[in-house]
Amino acid sequence: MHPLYLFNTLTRKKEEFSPLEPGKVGMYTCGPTVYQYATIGNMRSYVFADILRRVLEYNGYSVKMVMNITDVGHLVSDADEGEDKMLVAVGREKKTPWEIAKFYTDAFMRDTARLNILRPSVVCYATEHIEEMLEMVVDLVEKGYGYETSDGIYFDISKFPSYGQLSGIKLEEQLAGARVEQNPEKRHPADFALWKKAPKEHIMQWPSPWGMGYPGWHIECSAMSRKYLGDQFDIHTGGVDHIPTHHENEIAQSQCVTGKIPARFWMHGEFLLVDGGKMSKSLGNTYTLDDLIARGFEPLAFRYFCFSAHYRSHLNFTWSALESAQKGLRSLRAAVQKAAREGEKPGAEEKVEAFRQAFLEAINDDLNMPRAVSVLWEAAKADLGRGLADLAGDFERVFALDLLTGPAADDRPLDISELPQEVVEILEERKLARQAKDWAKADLLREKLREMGYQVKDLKDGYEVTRIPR
RNA sequence: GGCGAGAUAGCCAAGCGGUAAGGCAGGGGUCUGCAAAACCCCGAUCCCCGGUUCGAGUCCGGGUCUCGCCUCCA
Repeated sequence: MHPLYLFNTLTRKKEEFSPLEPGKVGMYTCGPTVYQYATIGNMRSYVFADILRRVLEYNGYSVKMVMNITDVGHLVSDADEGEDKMLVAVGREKKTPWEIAKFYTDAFMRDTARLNILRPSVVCYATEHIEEMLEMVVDLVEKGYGYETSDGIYFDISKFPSYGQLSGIKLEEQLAGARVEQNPEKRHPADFALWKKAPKEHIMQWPSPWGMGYPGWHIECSAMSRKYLGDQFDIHTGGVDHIPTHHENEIAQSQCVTGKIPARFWMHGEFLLVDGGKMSKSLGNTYTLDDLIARGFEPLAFRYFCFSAHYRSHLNFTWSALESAQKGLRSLRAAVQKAAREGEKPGAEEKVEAFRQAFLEAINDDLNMPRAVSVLWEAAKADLGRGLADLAGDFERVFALDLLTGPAADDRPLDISELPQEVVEILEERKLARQAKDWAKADLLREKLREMGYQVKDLKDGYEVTRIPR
């Protein structure tokens, strides 16, 4: 057996994982804010969370995975100059915030499904948990951690001395280059809103002890993780950008209510870069899964691409890198699917077991997917016969790349009946040309077929045709 | 200004003290009328300078460069 090691942001080192309750794992994943299409950068993050969940399950744990959908919040911008994304969406699409949220939630679910990301055990919506959030806010205020200003209820950071434990940031040092504080009523610049009072025109608002309003941006995760996973659970995941503010605030709120840091392990996925630089919604250099599909790539090629770097490393997205992933995935499938048609290979069992161990060691070493993938590649070249297909089937519980069923490099030859009449005619014409040794004409016709999307392979007598991938 | 990550073959990248995984691209070969596909073979001493060690991409110190976060963002 290989124990499972996971990197914990809280302690900054790899720790051997063991759950609070034997055999069971509770994990919470910070989900999307649904006001526009998710980017492939977002998707990398959810692929990471999915891998974590699958590796836990591969290790025999029963996993309860909870993910939030932020369908409220930040409707009115905090910064005077910042634009209000949800309002922009409302204006742009002539829909209500609820319709916008529904639309992009559906889009998100579709994208994750296309990436073979398993649906979390619980998907919870912020708007359906306003009560739970208010309970926490009230509790915090009663305990003296919150205070009221003219525009909302704020968390008093000075009452929580351990603030910053996750990111290692000292508040005093943060102030120098930080954004100019806009709200003079706050006692400390880093104090954050628990609840905001809503102006009349604000679309989404709910009653509270302080009048109509809406929740702050961090309270939903504290409230919902507590509701579904309890005061303390095993793992909390998110993107690295969540470390300094969102997760610090979440810990502060939760710990002040329950006395416990909500999760024991905090895990964060690094950013996806584009052409060596930052991808961000505000820079506009983002791609969606649909953009990749429009260029002819499979969604799963992106999933495979995500495996090329460790989750705590930057991964640089370029079209040629994706191209390389697409090709690699297809030929890996070709090897696996070919093996599935073969018989048992005497003596392969031992090797198969060794590869299985190497795989387990890789994934249990803080989810080292690049290494896990290379294990399968080595297995693919080890002459295992059917054993390779069995092995791949086992690894698929984590990879989920449709290795046994997805389109492969050596796609099966097409039958005449599957081809358009025009193509058949050209094929026959070319066959005659070849018999007549009219190579120039044969080559010309082959090129013509290629342009139509078909690859001809000449056999001793006759030919086979395959569809050119993409 | 503060915090952090990283620099490994053309590209994407593993490696965590014992003489550099894997993929893509490229080159050579078998096969083919030529191709395609498949299969076989081929490539780096690891940003620079010191140090520790029998031995260092791998640890320590100092540089140089790149990137991220500190502001909604995975």
